[in-house]
Amino acid sequence: MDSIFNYEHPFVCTDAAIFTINTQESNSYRKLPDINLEILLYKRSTDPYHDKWCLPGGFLNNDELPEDNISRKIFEKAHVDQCYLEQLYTFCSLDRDPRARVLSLSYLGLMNEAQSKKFTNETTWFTVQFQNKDIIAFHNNELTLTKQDFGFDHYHIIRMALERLQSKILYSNIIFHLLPPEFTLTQLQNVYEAILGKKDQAANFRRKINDLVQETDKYTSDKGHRPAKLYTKKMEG
Amino acid sequence: MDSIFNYEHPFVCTDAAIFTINTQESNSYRKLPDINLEILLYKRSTDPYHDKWCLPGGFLNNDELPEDNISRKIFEKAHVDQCYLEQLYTFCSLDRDPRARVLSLSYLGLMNEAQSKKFTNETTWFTVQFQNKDIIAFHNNELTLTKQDFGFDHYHIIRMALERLQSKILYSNIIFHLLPPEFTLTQLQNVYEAILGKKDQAANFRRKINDLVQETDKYTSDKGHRPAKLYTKKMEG
DNA sequence: TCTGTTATTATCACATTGATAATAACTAAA
DNA sequence: TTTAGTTATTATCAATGTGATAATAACAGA
Repeated sequence: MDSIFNYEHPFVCTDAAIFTINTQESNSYRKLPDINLEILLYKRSTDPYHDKWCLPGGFLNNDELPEDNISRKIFEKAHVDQCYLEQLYTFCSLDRDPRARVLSLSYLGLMNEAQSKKFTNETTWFTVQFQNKDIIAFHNNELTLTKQDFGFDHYHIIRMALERLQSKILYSNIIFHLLPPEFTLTQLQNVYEAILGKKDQAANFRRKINDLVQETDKYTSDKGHRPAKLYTKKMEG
Repeated sequence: MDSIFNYEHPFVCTDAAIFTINTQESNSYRKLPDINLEILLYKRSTDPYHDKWCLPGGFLNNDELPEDNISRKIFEKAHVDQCYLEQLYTFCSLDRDPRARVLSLSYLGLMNEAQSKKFTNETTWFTVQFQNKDIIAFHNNELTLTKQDFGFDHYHIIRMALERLQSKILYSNIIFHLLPPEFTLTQLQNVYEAILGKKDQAANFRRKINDLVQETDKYTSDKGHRPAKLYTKKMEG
């Protein structure tokens, strides 16, 4: 047996940057809702990084897959069982955890709004966006997080996750994990704009995503304006 | 101290899919050379996977960065110190190494032809390409590798590395790591085509990569045809 | 001067995209 | 019944990018 198996070796943990969408209904009569991108965080209650905000995750067991580890963690904290996960990056710097050498297998997670509403208060959803070149997160106009409020290197993980999400919605199907099974094109565009942080023309947006969606024969039944056709994610192609 | 630090935890190794370009000069007078994409492999001399072909790499020390680990390994095997590395994916399946739970931090590596010629015979460069949907590797018309000839899950790593390389040359600058500091547009196109495995029209190719290169005032001095202008990678933008 | 070779540019038809305008469908109020 | 207000959807034009093909340029040797 190779002697490497007797040496000390790095620990491995998971960290998941899980995003969802939050629809803030407007109070005023007939006004489009605000749609924001949110990320799941919790406040550490032990050292290191006591009272800093962090991504859910945990140490990886010897017989466990990272995706299962993350699913287990977020189920413990929040009783949620439906979350799309894909690997983001493995953070390896020598000093990222003061206790020991710990590699972080980081994942990008996406869940739709119905799932995210099930979460309990062990965790908190923060609206997250780029402001100039920095990430900023806030909750209910009462709590604002900037770089120094995050524990470990989680600020960098969140930053990379958001950049990955922004670039992947331009050429992949992952945006549909943030939407209910049936949605209007305006909803889809609002989610798209919440992720990219900039507006698009409805006419051009519809052309761009036309090949990704499949129309149904159902319509919304809001009042005061033309009903919108409901769409689903297109399966083939 | 958290009790997790007393438990058994996964081992971590690196695996590097390192590519280069090989220019096969044609014997016949005045004929364009064949340019192939090659990958660095070695034949395992111990179990598990004795006599199977594998990617260079090794177990990660507690105080070592993955990039340094890989640089060390390929320097030991081949006295090469210049290689671009970027993280590819972390392979985590439970049974990928029969000896223990071992995660693989896999990297995509690129070096130019001058660097790759320095390698000694502890390792071998194999021409690598897609054939239908599978990866196939061969060396000097005498040795052909298919899926079952690779150790561990390295076939899958190579496959992902080649797919990543193919997609990234369309929107990034990484192709220049495979070229000398100064090159002709025909050379650049040949490398591009060797990676993608399909031909492009010279006129269209030049338009597409025009923003990525910077012309010099030098020319090649081959005989029997019009000299080609030498270009460098454009720095800004 | 002509031929063979590689390098480079020009051009046309077509597709894609940003910007803007026009039209459709609904409710509520006048 | 008509009109205003709201959101949904389609049409159109100009500009830009792309695939395909042809034309031109520069060199060496016969």
